[in-house]
Amino acid sequence: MNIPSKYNPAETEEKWYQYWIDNGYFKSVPDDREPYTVVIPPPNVTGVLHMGHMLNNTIQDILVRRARMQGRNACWVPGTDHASIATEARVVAKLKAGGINKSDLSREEFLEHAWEWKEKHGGIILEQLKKLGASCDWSRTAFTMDQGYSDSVIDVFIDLYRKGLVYRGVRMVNWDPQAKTAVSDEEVIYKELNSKLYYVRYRVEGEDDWVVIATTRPETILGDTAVSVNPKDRRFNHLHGRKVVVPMVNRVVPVITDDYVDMEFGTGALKITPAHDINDYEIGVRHNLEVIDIFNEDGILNEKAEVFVGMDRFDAREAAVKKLTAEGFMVKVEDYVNKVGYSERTDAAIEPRLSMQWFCRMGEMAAPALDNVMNNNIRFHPLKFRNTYRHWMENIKDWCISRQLWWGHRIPAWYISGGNDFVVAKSADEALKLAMEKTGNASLGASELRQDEDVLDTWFSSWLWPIAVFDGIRKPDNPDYKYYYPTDDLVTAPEILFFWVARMIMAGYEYPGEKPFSNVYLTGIVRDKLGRKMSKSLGNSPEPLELISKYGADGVRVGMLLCSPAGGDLLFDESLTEQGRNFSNKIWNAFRLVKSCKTDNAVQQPAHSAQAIMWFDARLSEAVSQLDRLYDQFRLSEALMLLYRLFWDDFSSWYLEIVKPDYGKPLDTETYNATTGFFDKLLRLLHPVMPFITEELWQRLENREEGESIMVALMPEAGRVQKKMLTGFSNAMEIVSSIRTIRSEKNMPQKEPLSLLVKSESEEGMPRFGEVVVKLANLSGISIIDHKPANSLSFMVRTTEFFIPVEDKLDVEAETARIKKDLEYARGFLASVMRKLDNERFVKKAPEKVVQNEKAKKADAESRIAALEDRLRSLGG
RNA sequence: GGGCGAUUAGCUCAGCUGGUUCAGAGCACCUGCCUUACAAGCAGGGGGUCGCUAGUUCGAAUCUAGCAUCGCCCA
Repeated sequence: MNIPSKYNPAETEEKWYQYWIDNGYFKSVPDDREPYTVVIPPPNVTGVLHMGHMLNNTIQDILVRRARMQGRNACWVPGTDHASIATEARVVAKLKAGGINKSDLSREEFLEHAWEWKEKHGGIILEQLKKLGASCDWSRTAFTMDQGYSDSVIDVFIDLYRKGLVYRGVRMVNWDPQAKTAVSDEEVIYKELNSKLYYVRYRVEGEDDWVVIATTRPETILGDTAVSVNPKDRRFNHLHGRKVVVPMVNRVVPVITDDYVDMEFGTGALKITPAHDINDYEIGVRHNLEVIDIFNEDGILNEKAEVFVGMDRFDAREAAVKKLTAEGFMVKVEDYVNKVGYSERTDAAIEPRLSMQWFCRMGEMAAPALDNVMNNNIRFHPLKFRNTYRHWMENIKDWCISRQLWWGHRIPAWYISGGNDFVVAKSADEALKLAMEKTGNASLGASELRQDEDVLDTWFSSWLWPIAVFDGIRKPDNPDYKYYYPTDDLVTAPEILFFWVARMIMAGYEYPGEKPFSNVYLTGIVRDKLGRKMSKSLGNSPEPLELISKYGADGVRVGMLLCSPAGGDLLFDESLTEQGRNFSNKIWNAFRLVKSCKTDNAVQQPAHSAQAIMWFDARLSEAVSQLDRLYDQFRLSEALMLLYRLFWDDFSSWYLEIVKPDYGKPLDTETYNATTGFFDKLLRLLHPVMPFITEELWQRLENREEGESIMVALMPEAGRVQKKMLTGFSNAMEIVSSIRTIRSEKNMPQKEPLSLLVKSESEEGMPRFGEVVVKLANLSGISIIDHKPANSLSFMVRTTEFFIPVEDKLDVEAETARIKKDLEYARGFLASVMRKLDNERFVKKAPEKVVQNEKAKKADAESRIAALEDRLRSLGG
């Protein structure tokens, strides 16, 4: 058989992916097997694959493929979310490039463009995932704006509204006065600014006394409705309960006390403008203060400001400084560096502004969501995120669910003209009926109802993901939902622990009344090797598809996993995927060796091969049980490392080197069969991590029937762990290594056979796996002796002495030096043991087992020392 | 400012409830090899006072406290 010496992933990957699809192996329908369900964290429909997706989906695919091979009915549901803000921004930008402003379009026209865009560009990312080997059930691909899904979202909104868990309220938002819209926190860019801190004095009402406050925004003084001090601040005790007069407008406002006030900042007295600062707003709510909004939506002062009406906010600031100075209120001005938010889109300074929004009440829903994480009904991996989660859940605030956008689920509320009254309903018809009932006006016309212009936060749809992809909101009795829900594992990034994970848990307990998943595996953030987050703007992120074509999907999967401890950030470097590719190549070449062997029934199995088979069988059993434990704990990169070493070190460097026949010689059938059997098992163990190469080689290993696949083969199960066999072999390994070291140090070529002598009282001293040692160390034989031979090099494994006669070529000086070094170490070791044993309190207080152990160590060390000293004497040293 | 977490080899990380020669792995590094499976490889080797300081203990990388540095979340 002629197999190239380099593995070429490009030739195999597409072929096998298509084969898996054609055979329907990714598809899942309910049956009587135990289900294993994963829902993908839906990427933005606008998204393209980045390194974070690669990591996240590699991990999911590993879990899904492993579960499938364990005989479970594995179902991995893919899909995307509609990403309100990001998608709308894309569409707006695209339209603008074509000379169309969003404001020129009706809502319906705009949405037509948006859908068109979605059909054309959406879901690219899912196609890219196929290149990675993702074994999703593509027939279940979901989108948060699918008809059924949208209905579920609206049903949930209505249901929560009727339960009193959704309400309208006023809240401070990031307002862009240029674009005249609210923007999300993510769209605000904070810049450090050299500005001024103005110290302004307010007269205490009815006294000849003043209180000085410090502010960076003197124009907002016009909206002040209190001055606050810290209750612990004794400097202001005399002001408690008094009132002060706001400069310029002569408004009389109370002095209040609030812990929020920082005694160190400015003068320790803080002016409170509830309409124009988020913290002031919260203080205002606590103290029931009046709210005076002095700005219009474009940042121009309105009549509530009383002065500077019609002036822009920045002009008003200058005017206010002048007026305050002229009227003697300005005490001093200091230079000051602060951070100011700017709109990502217009670069206008963000104005905190109060506006009416929809909210979802969190308190009731948070309780079970917290409890079921704390009691491990839902497990976080790594566990440390439970603390973060608890902290957030215990301080949770109501969730603002409305967005001033068009792309998304439009809020199903209808306002009745001529008032603030509204109804919440599934359709316009139903809304009209409800409105008639509510108003008692039977002649109300449809034109008198106006639907809310806003859409729901994207998270308000994706929090239903594990339920709604199985249509569990609308049809809780449908067989899919009953079979697949709750799902098993969720793999996602810690950044969205609150946005998404916590809310899915809440939705789970609110709707089915059951957890949405049992395990949450939180991946790290992919950074470059300098620790910077990978981003397009930095240009430090490799293009995932290029990586795949360069190193193979398997190589990239291995590379991602190699650097990904659970929950820790991972510092990605291309050398890791290179390591992954090299591993693929190692597997490939091991396969070449096995398949290129000729077999011959007439050849008898050599003893060393029989021994190697016994050992590797034992080693495989041990490894499988170690792997099971690592996977159970979601320690995936450790599981991979175990597989890596199992294949590379144990199988290739030891096992294959033992059974490999001399060049041109055939292999006995028994060994060949055992070896291909091991290879088969190794491939199956590797398959979840490296799906493509394992399929390719598994298909080549035996003649397979059409439609057979490793991805539906069963995972090897752990057998009994044979401890004695394993330690016996590791002693043999140590003997071989020692001989190799000696050869290397003494320049003794591997081709030249050596003889090995073992000092022992009886034949019992013959090492186990002696035939293995003979083969690997190229020995002429091993014999037992009861004395120390002359002219020999020596080494020890545990307490046994080994000798290699070298006739007259012994370098006594070097040998003496080597033994002295060993001796020094052994004496040091004995000393440390003796420190314990000589300590009366140790012997008295330590557990018996520990003391016995130290005594055994002492005996070992003493016999080693004796042997070494003896040897030294015989060398005349 | 409040909370959470980290600090172990040049780099990335293991080290579970203190106790086997417990100081480990992979990569990187050094030396020698183009030995017909693989130079994307083989064999061998060097390398760490476990952030610092105190404490608990017969015994601390592991437990406690303080300090230093870094990261994340919230404000």
